[in-house]
Amino acid sequence: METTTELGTRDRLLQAARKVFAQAGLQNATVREICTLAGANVAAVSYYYGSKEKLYIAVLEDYLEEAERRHPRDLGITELSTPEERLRAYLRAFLLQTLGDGDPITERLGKLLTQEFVEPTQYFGVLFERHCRAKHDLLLDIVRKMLPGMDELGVARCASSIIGQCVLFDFAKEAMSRMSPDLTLKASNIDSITDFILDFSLGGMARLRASQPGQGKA
Amino acid sequence: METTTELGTRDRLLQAARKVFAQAGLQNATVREICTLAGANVAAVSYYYGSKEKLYIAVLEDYLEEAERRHPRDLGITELSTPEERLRAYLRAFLLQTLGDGDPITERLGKLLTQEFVEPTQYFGVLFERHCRAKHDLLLDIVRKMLPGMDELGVARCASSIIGQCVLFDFAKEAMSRMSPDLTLKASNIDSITDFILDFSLGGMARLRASQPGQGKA
DNA sequence: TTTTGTTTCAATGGACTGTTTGAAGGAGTT
DNA sequence: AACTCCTTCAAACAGTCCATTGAAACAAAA
Repeated sequence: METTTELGTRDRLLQAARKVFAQAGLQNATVREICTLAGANVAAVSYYYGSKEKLYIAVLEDYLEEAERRHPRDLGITELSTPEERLRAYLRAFLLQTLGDGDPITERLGKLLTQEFVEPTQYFGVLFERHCRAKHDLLLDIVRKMLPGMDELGVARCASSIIGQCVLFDFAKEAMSRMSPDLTLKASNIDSITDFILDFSLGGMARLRASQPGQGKA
Repeated sequence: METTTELGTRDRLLQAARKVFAQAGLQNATVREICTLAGANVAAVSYYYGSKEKLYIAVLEDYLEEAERRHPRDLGITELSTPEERLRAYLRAFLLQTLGDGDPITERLGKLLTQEFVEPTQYFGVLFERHCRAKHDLLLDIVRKMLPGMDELGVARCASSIIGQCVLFDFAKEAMSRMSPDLTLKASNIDSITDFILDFSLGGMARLRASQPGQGKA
């Protein structure tokens, strides 16, 4: 039994693991450091989570759930919203989720997820199906409505082009800050960047719609 | 003294390191495995390269030089070429360089570079200045010519949106293959994907040009 | 109080790792 | 033959890390 203020060892471990994994990554983080930070014995990780890897997965899942809770991808969207409005909400939520909303730990945790994309572990499949599939289907749905008559490959490619613009801010954060400080995503310019990607993508899709043979709005 | 067919220990190490690093990454690769594959003693890495990390950097540099040699970003471009043609050549070379041209080892080595972007080591700065800066300046130059009068931030953001579409194929290779096999970049569809990204980007830039206030072609 | 089950603990096992060492091999040169 | 330099080698060093173990502490139930 725990009160709301005092966390049990299990939860303290998760919080500590959040910080340590976020800062050091899966490989470099040590069970000892996590346990020290949590004020627990080294054996606690094995006891509560089975292994360091399973604790890592627990951290990722917790992060993904919290991210979607804090920044739902259909924020402010109703059935009356236009596809443009829905796309904008999606982009904004994606950027906030992946790049963080100011909290440095959340930000670094996004990088852990990035690692999982670049170098998938055996748990990637589960993670992907549980937390990414539905979100991406939502984007496909938005794009499909904006490109009536477009074949599915074209829709999927458009969605990829849109997502690609977003993930670059995570992928090449270091490189972008070397190019120009104005380029890097911050809480202060997130709306400006959202609007830019929206504009760029709308232009891209408009061109595809134009070059599509004989498919009107019918 | 070596003949052209028989490689010395130093070169055999580099070749072996290529394979092992490509498959396992910097952390998981072991000096022992590299040396075994190279038919050399464990001490050979220290002897020839100083350390495992320095060997890793040597592998990356070697890969970057080879990539640019095999797929120059201005292939077939003359002073008469239009910005569209130059952008297409750039995109194609970028995709071939980053994603590989069929050779599985080259492909995995691209992933090593990806790692360096996501989780930069202390050598990232050198690597970036030596192999990325000039290439990206080339892209900025192309974009600038396509958007006369556009401010530098706009140009940089366009370049980012273009690059973002490309790197996704590396970044989310696993995820994309789960979504649809047609999405993943292969030697067979590289031209199709190049054209798609080119089209999408031209559309995006056209829209930005249109929404730009009062800047004609003057 | 005794019993029972859960949680915490210090200590350690067992396995890897990158790197060093000092000797041995081998090819030229003096 | 003796010396020198470069290269290779087996062995070990020194360090790190995750996971386990068996006992102790604790709390709730009997």
